[in-house]
Amino acid sequence: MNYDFWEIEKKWQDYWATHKTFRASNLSDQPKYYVLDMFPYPSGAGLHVGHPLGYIASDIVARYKRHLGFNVLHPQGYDSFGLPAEQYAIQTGQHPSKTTTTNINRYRQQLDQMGFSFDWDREVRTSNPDYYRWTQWIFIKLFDAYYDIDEDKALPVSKLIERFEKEGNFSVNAHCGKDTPLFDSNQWSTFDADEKQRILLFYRLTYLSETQVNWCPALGTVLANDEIVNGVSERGGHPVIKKKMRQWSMRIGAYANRLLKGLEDLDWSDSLKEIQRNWIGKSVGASIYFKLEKYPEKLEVFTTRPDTIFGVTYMTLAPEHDLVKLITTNEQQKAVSEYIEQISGKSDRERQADVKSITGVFTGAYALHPFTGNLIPIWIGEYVLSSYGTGAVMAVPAGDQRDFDFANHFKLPIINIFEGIDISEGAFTEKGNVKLTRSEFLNGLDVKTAVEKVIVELESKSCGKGAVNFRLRDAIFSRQRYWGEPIPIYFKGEIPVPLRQEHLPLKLPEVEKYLPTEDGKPPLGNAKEWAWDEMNEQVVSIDLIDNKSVFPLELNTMPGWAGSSWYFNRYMDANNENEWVGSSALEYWKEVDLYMGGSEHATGHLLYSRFWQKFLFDLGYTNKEEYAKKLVNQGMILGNSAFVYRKKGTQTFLSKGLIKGEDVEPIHVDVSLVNHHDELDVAAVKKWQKDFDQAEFVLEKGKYIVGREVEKMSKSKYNVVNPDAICETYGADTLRMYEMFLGPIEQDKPWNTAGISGVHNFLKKFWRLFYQQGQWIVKHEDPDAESLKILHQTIKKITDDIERLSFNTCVSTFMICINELTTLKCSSKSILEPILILLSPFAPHFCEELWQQLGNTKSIEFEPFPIFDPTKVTEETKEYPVSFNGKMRFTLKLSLDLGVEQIKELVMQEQRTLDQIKGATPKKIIVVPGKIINIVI
RNA sequence: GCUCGAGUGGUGGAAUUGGUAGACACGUUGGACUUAAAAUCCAAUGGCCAUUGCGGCCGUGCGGGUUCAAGUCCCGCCUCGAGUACCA
Repeated sequence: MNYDFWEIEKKWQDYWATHKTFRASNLSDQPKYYVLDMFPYPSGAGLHVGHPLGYIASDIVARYKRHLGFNVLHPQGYDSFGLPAEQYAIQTGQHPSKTTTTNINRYRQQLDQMGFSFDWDREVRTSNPDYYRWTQWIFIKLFDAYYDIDEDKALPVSKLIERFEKEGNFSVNAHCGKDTPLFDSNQWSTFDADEKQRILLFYRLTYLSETQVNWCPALGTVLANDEIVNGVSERGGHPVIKKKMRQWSMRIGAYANRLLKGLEDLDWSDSLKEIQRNWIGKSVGASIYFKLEKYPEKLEVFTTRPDTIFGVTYMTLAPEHDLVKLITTNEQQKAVSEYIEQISGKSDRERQADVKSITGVFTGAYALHPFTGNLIPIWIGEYVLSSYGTGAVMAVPAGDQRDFDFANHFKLPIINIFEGIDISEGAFTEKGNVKLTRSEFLNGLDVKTAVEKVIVELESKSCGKGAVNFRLRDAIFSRQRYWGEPIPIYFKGEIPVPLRQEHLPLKLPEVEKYLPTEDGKPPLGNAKEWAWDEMNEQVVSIDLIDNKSVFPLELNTMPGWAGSSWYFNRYMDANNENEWVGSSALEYWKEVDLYMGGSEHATGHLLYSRFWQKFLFDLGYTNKEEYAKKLVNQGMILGNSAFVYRKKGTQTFLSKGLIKGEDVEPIHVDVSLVNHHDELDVAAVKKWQKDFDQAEFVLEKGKYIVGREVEKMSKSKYNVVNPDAICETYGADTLRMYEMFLGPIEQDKPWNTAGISGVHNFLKKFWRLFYQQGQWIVKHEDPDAESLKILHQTIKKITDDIERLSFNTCVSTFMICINELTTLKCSSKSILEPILILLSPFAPHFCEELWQQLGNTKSIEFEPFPIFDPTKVTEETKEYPVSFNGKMRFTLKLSLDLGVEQIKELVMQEQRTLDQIKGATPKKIIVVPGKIINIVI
């Protein structure tokens, strides 16, 4: 019986499925281990070889931990709400749920064929009402909460109301909208119910407000900041413009500080933590309130350099700043409105494209300097962003390059406040080793001292205070889409009212069309049954809306990240119908021990999910403030695209070696039409696409050689390699081991099938240790010392390498082990069995089969992992040269398995030791096997 | 621009705390078995010199430094990749 992987893999996949081998119990005395993959969005294209990379790695860890006696939770599911299914629905009229189900089935089939040890009884789908019911429940919890700055946590809104009734909101220190009115307890009691609700909306963690949003006309929806890359939409690459809309937002900004601090204790990669830190973008400085010359309003700015206050020569407002309208003088009215007109016509991309050109206009108004009382002209400038800080800056040309450029461009004055520094060529932006001048009470101080002093002064004059500012913006939560979670809210006039928990899930209604309505409402505006009957507590027809007992439901849906922000908790108790997660399940599983996934989610999913977890923690629904202790980012597997070269304007294609000096354009061809010597199958190309029908291929040395380039795997680049084909040719175990062998798990790497035969040969070679010339040859004989040594070296290396997730070196270790055992013709059962256990996380089907062939009846999965015995790898006593600080002194006969202390002892006993060494204690003894002992003194 | 990471044979990569650089695999070359092929096995494979022998010298992007010892640590460059981008 040869290594028939096809038969074997099918057999064991069936076995695992029918025996539910990988079902995890919530009631167990064993220690728990939770290994999680980022669940996939089931796209129509299916999985390519890049997707399983992380799944294979996490599966190895899951299986390894089972061998160690852990009760392992290793679940999988689908992030099944999303844009592609919806766009397919728009084109074909097919309900997105149908497309989604089809795709999920295909994904499941592909996942199964790779032999993953998932507990499928815990599968979740974010588009399943049993699941999104709890997503909606969390939304309502957020709606019912506010962030109390004094307690530094979220609290129920009922607590806030109590305080308003007692003391109004003067002393309430909470995150809220910037236009929140102030009132005392008496005023609060005079407000009617609607007014109270309007005020509470300023405080809620999920709130409705009129905000500048990123509107993508092509997708017909709003996008969050992390969904925009280089000024265009992440999906589809469509342009994005700014627009004011009334939208649901999530007050993630309230958690900025905790999200930042929480990173410190996480075992995540430094680069990923750095990305999150940058995204949160904490700046420490001061808020300064400038009085206006002619109005009672104050102009608030944020600055990281309050010490440069005496260098302020003008102010700049963002074109969208609220004060612009008020303060612009009649003379400047025309110029200002023309300027704003011109700016608002630009898309984000255009704005980004020309950051170098300096634009701006004078408002005609003046502010007063808080210390000198001098008049400071107020300008509008495009370089000031409305979305950062207060949307206004105090301009210090001497200390900021942009202010400097702006001042020069518009001939505004520049005051040099740095002693002995030449600023004729540019601003001085360094913070160290400089003293201030022309700065009254700050003269002669360095930056740090001046900052402290000026803040004290500002506070004493109540025209400023020390302040911290974050780049992180509140997250827009509304999407004008069909295929997402409905927001469980109905409207009494302007006032949003949440559904109660017992009315959830609020199921997605049926619609005829998935496009926005003709009057520009989101797709849910097409639904006929989409109104809430308050009396009968049910969804009813929109025709019944009377705004007395039947009210319209919210038409927006939730964004893609809603469902993925808490799914890791749901896996702990996936089938619970009464709670989001049962408390005993939470108590047992606690948090994710290892989370595996791509770093592309650094500023999206991985930030939002931490935010929700912290919120749920605040309200006591979970006792873990961070849900993923350790996170590993698997690298991306890139495609190795193939190109043919067409002579411009012809149907002639030149082989790669012939293109020099020719005017050619490279065209992608399907990588499956090229062999691994880069030779193109010309006949196949002609059949592949009509365009190549009449093409003429110019060969070199009788062959057409393609060009190669490493790119992201994508359908449109014809460089996608499908795992199904690999499984068919080499088997899943080979694929698993090969993907691990390609390189370090965290590294990006191009897919290249060339080396796969090495791994496949390894499995065949291992098989031959058991089976040769038509018979099984494993014997129950005592192992020889040499084989035992190899076994124990292997155990040591594999254990260490799995622990540090170095799977590529594991594969090498197995290869060395089997090569050596083959040389020794080792066929001892007591050697081969432990090796099978070591290997089984990598090649599970293969190992199960041989395990069974050795006469075992139970699955190999829960066999205890072999234990390393150092006595089995003992070196013989040999003659070793001994050197001190690199200089050879004498030779010594000893065994290297002696401890360092014992070697020390022997060395010190030596008579030949030189005077300088006598009595000295060696700092370090370096033993290089077979070569030398070096003693550092 | 700023922040972070990386640079090792023809290729992917190994070297865990500063201690035999290039493990393992691919590829290439030669050989065995075979009528032949496939499959399998063996040998060589960083560069230069010597190759009748031992061997010798150089070598981890570049230039310095610390150390008995540097791919690894320090300083200064170069190149590539990622994140971010008028962040006040």
